[in-house]
Amino acid sequence: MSSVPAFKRLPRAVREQQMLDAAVKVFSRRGFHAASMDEIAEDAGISKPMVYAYLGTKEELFVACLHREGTRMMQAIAGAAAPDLPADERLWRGLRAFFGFVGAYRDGWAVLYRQARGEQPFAGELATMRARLVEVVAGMLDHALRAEGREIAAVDLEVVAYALVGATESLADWLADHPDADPEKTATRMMNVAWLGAAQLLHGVTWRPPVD
Amino acid sequence: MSSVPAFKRLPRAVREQQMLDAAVKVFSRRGFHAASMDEIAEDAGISKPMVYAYLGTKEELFVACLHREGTRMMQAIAGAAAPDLPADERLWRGLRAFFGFVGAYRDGWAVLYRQARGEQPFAGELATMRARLVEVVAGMLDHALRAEGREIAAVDLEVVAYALVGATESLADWLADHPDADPEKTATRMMNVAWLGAAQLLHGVTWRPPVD
DNA sequence: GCGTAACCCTACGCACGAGTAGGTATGCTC
DNA sequence: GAGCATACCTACTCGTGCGTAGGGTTACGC
Repeated sequence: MSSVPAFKRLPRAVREQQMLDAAVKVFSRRGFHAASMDEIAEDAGISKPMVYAYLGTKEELFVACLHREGTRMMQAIAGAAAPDLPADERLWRGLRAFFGFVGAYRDGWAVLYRQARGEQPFAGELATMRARLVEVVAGMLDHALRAEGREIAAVDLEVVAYALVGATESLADWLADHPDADPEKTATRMMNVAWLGAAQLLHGVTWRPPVD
Repeated sequence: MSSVPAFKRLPRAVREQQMLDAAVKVFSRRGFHAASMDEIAEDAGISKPMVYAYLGTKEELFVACLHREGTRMMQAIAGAAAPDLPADERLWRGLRAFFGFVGAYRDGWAVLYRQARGEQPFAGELATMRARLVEVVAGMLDHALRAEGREIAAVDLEVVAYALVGATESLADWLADHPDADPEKTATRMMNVAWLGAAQLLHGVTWRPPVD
């Protein structure tokens, strides 16, 4: 008897994406540990063994989520980073791309990211990604410095870049918690504090985005 | 028969502190979920039911840790915050106190903090503490602004403060991961980026700690 | 049209760890 | 030195949720 099958048979590539979508959703809502594979499977409209067959264990699944979303983000930023622009312009474009991305995926990326910071198995994975970002920012600063014939110690450079990235992550968190906030405006504010610093702000100096 | 008892009987207050010490240690090494009450009990040199009797469930225990360490930190900072100093001086003293504290308690505070960010039950508790910090920083900025007859929107103020706090937290993480790094120097670097901003740094302007 | 590979399911085993029941010893008070 | 509260233990229960065994069905090549 061939009645209409309750669920369609779909090719692996499609199902994998559905599973990842569900996983991101559940992981970010519940947190890694509280999330259950059963719920993820159910949310993806599939049974649990399929998840194991395609994406492996819970840990591997989480890493897969992190990877997909992380890659998406990196690409979004890379598209905006033209290496031959002046430093402030590059910083601005990078920030705008970043906050745009976070704003679009609000409870996807930011929350996933937040999860990963604590859990040991993923802290490393995360650290790698952050390190790449820090490197990019540090490289940008170094480039701008050399252009002025100046130079500072590598550690100092790294720490400054780290602080910048940290502040940005923090505002991404803030953005995720404020659904009505405007990503572009947030990027501008970030630019103000990062580029100008508190002292300038106190003296009424503000940074304004260039009109393209 | 009264042979020497294997373990001494100690008053509650003492045992509670021992338990909290052990809990902080285990929680920060393993993470909230991976940590087991058995291990905490063993590390405290006591049996599990005692932990339940004194500090309650696992969640309550974690909150207690957060609370104790958080209070310690707040006090460390409060001791340095003289409200009648100029803004940069206050910021500097606050930062120095903060990084000094994190440096001293490295794998205590920073890691505990990192844990709490992800897990739902504690994110709230944490958010409250961060909110208090943000409020202080925002208040400081507002105060300095008004002194110059200037004023900006509350949201802008909040976001700037948030970014500052975020950058600071981030460097605290960095400090926790670099055992050889100097807290005082880290505070100086933080001051440079927060107070002066990237633009100034690129132009060779640097901030130096006042000699007391 | 028939084999075979890919897709998909309903169950279950099993370990791990939170929290507890019920009991023993020790010091403190009067 | 009897009574009582407090400190402390061993040894369980029991839920939860990861991961899997084993089997069914649809499409696709040949």
